[in-house]
Amino acid sequence: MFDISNAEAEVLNVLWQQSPMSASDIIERLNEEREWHEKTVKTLLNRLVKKGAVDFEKDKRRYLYFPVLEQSSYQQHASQSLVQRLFSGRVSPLVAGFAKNNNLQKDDIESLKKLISDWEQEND
Amino acid sequence: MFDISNAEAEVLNVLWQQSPMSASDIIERLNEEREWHEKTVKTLLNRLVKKGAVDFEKDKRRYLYFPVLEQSSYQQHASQSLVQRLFSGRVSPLVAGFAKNNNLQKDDIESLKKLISDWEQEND
DNA sequence: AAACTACGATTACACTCGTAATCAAACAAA
DNA sequence: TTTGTTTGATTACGAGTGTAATCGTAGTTT
Repeated sequence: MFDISNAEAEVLNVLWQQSPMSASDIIERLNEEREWHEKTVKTLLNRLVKKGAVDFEKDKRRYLYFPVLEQSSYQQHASQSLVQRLFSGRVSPLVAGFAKNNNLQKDDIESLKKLISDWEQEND
Repeated sequence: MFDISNAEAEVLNVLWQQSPMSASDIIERLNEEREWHEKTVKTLLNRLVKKGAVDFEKDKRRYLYFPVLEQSSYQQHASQSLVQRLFSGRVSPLVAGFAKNNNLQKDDIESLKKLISDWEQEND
């Protein structure tokens, strides 16, 4: 698959929340959080299009951008490969790290419990 | 913190398993798995030293390298930041992705169950 | 119509990364 | 002692990244 850089991923994040969007809207949205020059965002959009992760349709002079790469695919791919590199593919040590550092919330726990019972329903 | 590239992380992985090690031993060990030119590994070691992630002591002509950055810190930092970027900091959606893709093993489930009960012991 | 503006396209540029090759110095061998 | 070899240091070099500036052109304003 194509590689998405961190900066590019932030742009994609906006498009995953809402699309299609014009460049200027994307820029405005991004700058609620960060501080990016208009030109910078345009470059990132261009690169994403070139990589095939984003496409657009013309609305006369403007382009309306939308994601081609699905968020879930990206999440899946990225987390898979991180867990592979860091923990030889096992996800539980990652969760253990979060637990140790007190980065688990009550509803994380609830979700995990549900995941587990679903899994056991299916696989046991 | 300093950024560790993927290639650099592979070298660190070797040192985390065993240290200190001479460059040539590291190279040999790495080449059980991958195919890296000697010069390449030397470069990576140099960069790691420059970044402060690795240090060495001299054994006459050779250097004996050892990690300064701890594996757990690195794991913690990297997984934290990935989960932040991809899932707004929540770890359970990541695990959900693994579950959906059938990337959970029975002992992952066991570990998770234990984590959860420990967490509940402490936090409830 | 001339000047200005808003957009996307193209170009820029320093820095990191992967992947080495070359350099210099210290030993080892002949 | 001259020659090779081993080892770290320095240099190389194209691709990717973060961060823009400039160019060309289609609209907009005066």
